[in-house]
Amino acid sequence: MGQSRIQTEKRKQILDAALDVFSTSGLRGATLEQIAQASGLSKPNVLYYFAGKDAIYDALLEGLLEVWLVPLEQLDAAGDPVDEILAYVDRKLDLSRDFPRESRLYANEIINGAPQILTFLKGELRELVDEKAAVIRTWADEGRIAPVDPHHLIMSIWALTQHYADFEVQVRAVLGGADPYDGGRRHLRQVFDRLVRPAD
Amino acid sequence: MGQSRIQTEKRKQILDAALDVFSTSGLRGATLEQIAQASGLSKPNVLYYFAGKDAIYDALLEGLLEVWLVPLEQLDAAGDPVDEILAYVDRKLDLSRDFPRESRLYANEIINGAPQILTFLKGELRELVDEKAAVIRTWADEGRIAPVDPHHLIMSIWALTQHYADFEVQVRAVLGGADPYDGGRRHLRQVFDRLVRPAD
DNA sequence: GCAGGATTTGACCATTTGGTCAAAACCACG
DNA sequence: CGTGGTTTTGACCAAATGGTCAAATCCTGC
Repeated sequence: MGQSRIQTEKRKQILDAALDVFSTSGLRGATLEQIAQASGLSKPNVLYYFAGKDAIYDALLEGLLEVWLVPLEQLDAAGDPVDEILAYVDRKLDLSRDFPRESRLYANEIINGAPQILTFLKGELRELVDEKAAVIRTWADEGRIAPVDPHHLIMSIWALTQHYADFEVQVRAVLGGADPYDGGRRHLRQVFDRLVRPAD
Repeated sequence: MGQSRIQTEKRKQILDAALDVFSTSGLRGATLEQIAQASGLSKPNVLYYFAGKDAIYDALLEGLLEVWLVPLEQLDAAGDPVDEILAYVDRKLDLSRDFPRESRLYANEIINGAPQILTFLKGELRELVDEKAAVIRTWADEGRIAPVDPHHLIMSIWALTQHYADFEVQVRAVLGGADPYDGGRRHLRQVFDRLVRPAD
């Protein structure tokens, strides 16, 4: 199973190029030729490293899903509720800022009906969300955060943070020159602070 | 310019079918054959009504953009600030619920870099947003709503409401059986009420 | 009912696309 | 070196795709 240095190198090269292409064109809209060109390899050479277009796409998705759940997993039931939620928002926004292509790849997949990852959504994702939603519900029941629907809260965080990556071109068009993530972070902290901080 | 009844009928038929296909596959991912089949017409017959695949796509986008700005346009500087904002959220969520395919078509276009509507984004859209942002800023300055960044507020409303349409398959996977729009509406009202209602 | 325009279709075409394959080039190692 | 496996490539292929076109069918107004 030992991969030669050149193999790991070229594989990474291809995946990076494919991420560019898939994230803006989707699975069906992307062409092998585009990927080959973007990675600086010939088409047959790309196919020497991957079984086909779908295999590249699958490899990207698989790598992505591994990272995707991490920020939510880190939500700590033992921490301070408001801090934990705001820190989760921050982590998720970091992900949007640092990996916008991955976010758009994921968005594309979901919008197109999630053909490749439906089992992930109904399995791993849902289980993790249910688990963390229970934590949040407990916080709310104990009065440590304001009452809120935990599932919709989590989805709100997804929607708002991922928006800055997925709709980046629109965000920039609307904001003019201002840095989206700068103002965005301030705004999102405000949104969720006001939403969950208990009134007392 | 008078269109025969059969022409308007078939055109609508094609556009409806194309909306299905484009909204889940994007421009490049969709095929004329799919559109033809979905509309119950033959491929050449589809091309009798539209100049080509791109023309169908453009027609859809054009019709969409006409509707897209309406909810924000209705935001009334003379109304009660909190009510106006919450009513805007409601209208936008209605749009997601009633026209999810249109929302996904738009999302697809934006994610893919908005090649067809970049001028719309930087023109009409931005102007309208700036105009309404000014209204909101005034409300905030007068203390009639809590201080908030108006541009990011408006984008938040987009992100959260459109999420229920664009990511519908994920929303349903995470929520299990519960109706997304039912709980979603309650949640979004809460989010924006707490965000903008002045403390006083 | 029928002439003439509107509509529909089957056959066809050029290009693009995912993929194959055998040969060539390359590279590590004895 | 040189040899055996690895990597790369040009030529090629079958299927899919966007689109054309002339002929056939349909529909409407007289």
